[in-house]
Amino acid sequence: MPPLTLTPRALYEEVAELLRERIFSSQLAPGSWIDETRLAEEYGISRTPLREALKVLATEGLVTMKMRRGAYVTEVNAKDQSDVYHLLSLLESDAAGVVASRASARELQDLQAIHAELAAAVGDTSAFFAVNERFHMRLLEIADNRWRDQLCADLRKVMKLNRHNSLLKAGRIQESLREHQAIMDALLARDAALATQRMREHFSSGLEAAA
Amino acid sequence: MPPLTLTPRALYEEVAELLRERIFSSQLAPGSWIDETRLAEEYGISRTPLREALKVLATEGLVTMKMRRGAYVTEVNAKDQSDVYHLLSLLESDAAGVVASRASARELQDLQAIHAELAAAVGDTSAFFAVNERFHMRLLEIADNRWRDQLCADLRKVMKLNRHNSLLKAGRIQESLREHQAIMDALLARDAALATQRMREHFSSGLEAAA
DNA sequence: CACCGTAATTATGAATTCAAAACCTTATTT
DNA sequence: AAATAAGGTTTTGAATTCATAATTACGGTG
Repeated sequence: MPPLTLTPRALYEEVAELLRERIFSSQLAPGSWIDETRLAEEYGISRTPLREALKVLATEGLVTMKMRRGAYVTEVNAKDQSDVYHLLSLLESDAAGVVASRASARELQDLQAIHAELAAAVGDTSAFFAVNERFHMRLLEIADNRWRDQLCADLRKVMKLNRHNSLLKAGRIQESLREHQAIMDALLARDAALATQRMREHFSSGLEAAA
Repeated sequence: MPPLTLTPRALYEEVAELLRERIFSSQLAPGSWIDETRLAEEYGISRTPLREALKVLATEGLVTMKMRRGAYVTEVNAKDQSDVYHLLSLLESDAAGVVASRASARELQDLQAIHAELAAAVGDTSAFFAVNERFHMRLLEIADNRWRDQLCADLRKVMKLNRHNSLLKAGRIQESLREHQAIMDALLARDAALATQRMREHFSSGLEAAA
């Protein structure tokens, strides 16, 4: 029997993911200094792969490298937050339009299935959050532009830097579901402009809720 | 003469920039393997900062890391090309709308000055290219969303992977200038929707020219 | 001659080592 | 007492070293 470490990812990727989780959970708070030595020791690795991971996160915008003084968790102010949100809105709204025009019937069914799950999860906030995320991800996937997927993924990561500015407010679940329904309707009607418009409104009301 | 490098940037950043240039100039061709040892030796540095630079480029999408087999220059096919172009168009068109609504008079003057330079450079293809790039960059800058700036910069880098799919075709200089004029008019008229629309058309005709 | 298995070589990934910059503490001077 | 200079410590950035995976070269075997 071979060892079952089939190294699915490179170590530096693995570490980058661990760091992201720490950042999102505020275990590494915005503005705080990242102690390479301590973390490397904690993870039982050397500084080399850890530093590589930090450079990746820096490129993603999650950490900021200061010359000769190490890595700091990026602080995003209110403007950053809304700037990033604006871009997410722009990219995902466009994706919705693309899906409305070009998705296969099978793919729309898929989305509808996720939407049904979403409706069923209205009672369970954390489940609703998760399914909501899946819906947006699947929509992007169907829009079939891997570069946009990457951009949106990175932007969502940055959004997560502020715990309290989640993309979906707890109090908006009913409203959010209605908006999703409106988006689904536009998609099924193959109305690209309307789908784009409604996705934009969906984001827009999310922002108002956060303000 | 002593090396007057007062380390304005980190070494890995410097190296990343050198590698980008090599990739854009096809000295490192798409699909080709990147020989770490050879390059490190050539640059007179160790593999450590070079590998950090490679990870950054991988995050930008310029190179692809294959597990246990090193870094390869990313190959972008026709779909990738048009996908990236679509996103650039989306982001920059939106930026044009933002500039139309929110730029100061001073900033619009600035753009107009660059536009005048552009008109003056019609005879000199490479100058036209350079000024054109400056116009787009300045527009993004004025739109004042650093996250979009970063996204667009990265996307433009990917566009550059295919030498022969430049954002601006040599044969389109006159047409491109007219389109820029139309954009400037919309900006000066403070008509956001029109500016967005015209920037989108500008990109759209660029794509047709590339096809 | 083709094919397979094994040894040698090479390249990657990661740990370790090293130099120099930044920092912190302390002591000295005004 | 405050400011500052000196010295020691910590930490970063980068080179070097090391282990192991992958590739190549080679040689035996059918």
